Amino acid sequence: MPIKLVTQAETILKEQGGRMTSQRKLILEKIESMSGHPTAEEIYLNANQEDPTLNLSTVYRTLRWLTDQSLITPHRFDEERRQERFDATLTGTNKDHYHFQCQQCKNIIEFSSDQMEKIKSIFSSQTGSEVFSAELVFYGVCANCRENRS
Amino acid sequence: MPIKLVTQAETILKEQGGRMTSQRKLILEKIESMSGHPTAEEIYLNANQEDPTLNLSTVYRTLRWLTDQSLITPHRFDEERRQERFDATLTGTNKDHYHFQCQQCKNIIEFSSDQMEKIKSIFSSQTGSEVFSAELVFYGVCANCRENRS
DNA sequence: ATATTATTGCAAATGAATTGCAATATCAAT
DNA sequence: ATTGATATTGCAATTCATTTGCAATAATAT
Ligand SMILES: [Mn+2]
Ligand SMILES: [Mn+2]
Ligand SMILES: [Zn+2]
Ligand SMILES: [Zn+2]
Repeated sequence: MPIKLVTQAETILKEQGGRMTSQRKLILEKIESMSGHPTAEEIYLNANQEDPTLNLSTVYRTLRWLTDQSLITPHRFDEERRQERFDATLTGTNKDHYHFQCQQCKNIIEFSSDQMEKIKSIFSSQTGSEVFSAELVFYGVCANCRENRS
Repeated sequence: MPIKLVTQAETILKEQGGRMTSQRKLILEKIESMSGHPTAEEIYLNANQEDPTLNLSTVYRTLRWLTDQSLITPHRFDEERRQERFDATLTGTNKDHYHFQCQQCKNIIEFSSDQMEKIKSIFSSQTGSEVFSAELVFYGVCANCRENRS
């Protein structure tokens, strides 16, 4: 059971002299409960049902703050490369994972890989750079779409 | 010596009943000659010096077309994740490569990796999906910036 | 309770990329 | 070479996601 987002946020807010508001709490809960990789709009639509006065820019501001605090990770997947999608699951087992997107059904599959460490260390020793994070996205056709296709 | 972009483009255009224009030719030459991963704006600025009547939207249209034809690849790197940057080097030796971006100087280092194939095949056999392309970006600090830092 | 000020809602702004349209240029057919 | 059909351009306007300025509001320390 990973630490809840609200708790992590509260800790950071205290350090920064920030304030926990009802809007933030709501948004954080939604991010945690929503599966997949929702967009700002999707989070807004969902949270707005509970608090109809909640504004879209508050959602954007909160997402930006969470990103800056490394509590969530933004992604841009292929076709919808205009909108950012957010990864809420950055604690515990779901840390450090990569993505596959099916070009047909747009579904995303998450996976992890031990080999990644090796690629990193080879690159590091070859160039003398230090690698902090890695983003890997595969594009292709998922098992489902391979079957149901002409 | 890889096949020139203009040549590849002409072949495809012929198939499609498209036309090779002076603007396209100019843009293609620029993409090929420019190092790094230029933005649409940068390509425009460069090409516009040679043909002052060239319009930015023509550059955008050409880049979109080239992307659709898989003659170039769009990337979005970290901080400037708003603008697309384009990889002209998709033929010959520069095919299938990955990127590292230094978070300090924003420089990009290209690299390739044999391990990647393994990650792909493991993922494929585990999920039954077929992987067509892979995008990997490392973020960190380059050798230069590691030295010159406090 | 009160004062301080971080945060919100709202509306307007931004900025990259796309699009409609009339004018123009390409290219195949003559 | 001339012609005609139409693909492509320049231009201006538009879209769409995201950001921002500001006055009103609400959270926290005292
Ligand atoms: Mn994920
Ligand atoms: Mn590259
Ligand atoms: Zn699929
Ligand atoms: Zn650097």
